[in-house]
Amino acid sequence: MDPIDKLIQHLRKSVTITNDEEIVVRKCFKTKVLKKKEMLLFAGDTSTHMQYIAEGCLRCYYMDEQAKEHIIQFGIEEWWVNDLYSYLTQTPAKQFVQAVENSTIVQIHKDDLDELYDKVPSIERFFRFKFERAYVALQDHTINAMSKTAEERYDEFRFKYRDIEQRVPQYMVASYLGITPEFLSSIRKKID
Amino acid sequence: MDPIDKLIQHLRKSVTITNDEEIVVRKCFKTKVLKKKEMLLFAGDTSTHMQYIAEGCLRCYYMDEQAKEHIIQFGIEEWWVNDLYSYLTQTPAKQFVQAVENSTIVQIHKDDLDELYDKVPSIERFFRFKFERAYVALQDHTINAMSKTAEERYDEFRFKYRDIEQRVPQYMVASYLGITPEFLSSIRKKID
DNA sequence: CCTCCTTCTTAAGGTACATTAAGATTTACG
DNA sequence: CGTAAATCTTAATGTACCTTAAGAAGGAGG
Repeated sequence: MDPIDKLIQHLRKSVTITNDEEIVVRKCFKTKVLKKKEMLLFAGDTSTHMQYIAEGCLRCYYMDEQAKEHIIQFGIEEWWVNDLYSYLTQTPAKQFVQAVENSTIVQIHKDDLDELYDKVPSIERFFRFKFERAYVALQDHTINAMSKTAEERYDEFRFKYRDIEQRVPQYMVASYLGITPEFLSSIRKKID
Repeated sequence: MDPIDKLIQHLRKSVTITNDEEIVVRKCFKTKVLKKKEMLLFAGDTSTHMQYIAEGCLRCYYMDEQAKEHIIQFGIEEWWVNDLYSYLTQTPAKQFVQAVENSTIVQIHKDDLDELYDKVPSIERFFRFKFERAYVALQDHTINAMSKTAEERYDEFRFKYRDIEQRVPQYMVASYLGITPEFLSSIRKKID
């Protein structure tokens, strides 16, 4: 299925878009193909686009002072990925965004989106919803990280993101859970 | 200064509001006075209002299975406090919201705000900004919690929220930092 | 089919933080 | 002003998770 058709369908699940508006919206978005391991955003650069995953799997991560990667978010089909922080504040990104599999995304430039907010009010509403839900998901993640043990978090991850677990290497799961691969390995051993 | 005047001034820092719109907006907000320790929201209830702090200090926290409190956010004058999660999803709150000092807040009911989004587009924009920034602040907090030691987080807290540190007891700071009061005490000893 | 590179596991030793318990200090209020 | 409640500190012991290092297993390209 055409990536942009997919996007339009996705938007219409949350808000109403007339056929005239659809034409305006379509013009603003561009398709982009990414190879496995290709970078979509480097830390230090400023994020200029919002992007919707039509196909594939990406990850957002940042590196701490000891050059260790910490994964903040995975994204698969129908998710939006970005360093929202950088995009929203227009400051240099702290995160990298990288394709974990060959992927196809649909992008809109911030300038175009800001104009589109004025032209198509449903789009402003859609992104208000989007940021609300991003907040909710992040808060869930934060509370979990603060109050649960690594084992509990792993159980929950497997329950909630069964489909993602199948598609990414274990050391990335460990990184997302905030533990070392060694410790994840020992948790898995304990569970059997 | 009148709490609602203060709110209008606050809104005008981010968006443009005509005098006609101001009248509509004013009608939707109500002032509420809280005594120290008074609860604004209980976990289990669903959050029905957005609230702006005109005066005072509040905290949002949740309780884990062992009935321990974890503070997620403080709020002082000109901040908005809420269990956004509950408000946005209209599900029972996981957080409590409580006054740390005698406080005055300005509230709007969700039904009124949803109507106001249609009547005054600047308000929809204001809250899009609000949720964007809420996301950004939460992500900052999350990255800090994941990648820094308690001592580093404490230093940063003192630097960033000097005014809050003066106004809340130390065990609440510990709770916000995700450590025990005993451990915070030992950090403070080390610093002198 | 072999080799290299990526990923996963095991185990020993270490550290940041929690827990418990007690006492010291400050604050609130009758 | 005095007493109780709230808050802060000290110190001993305990544990979840990290670090390092090595080797095993799996996968992909030549």
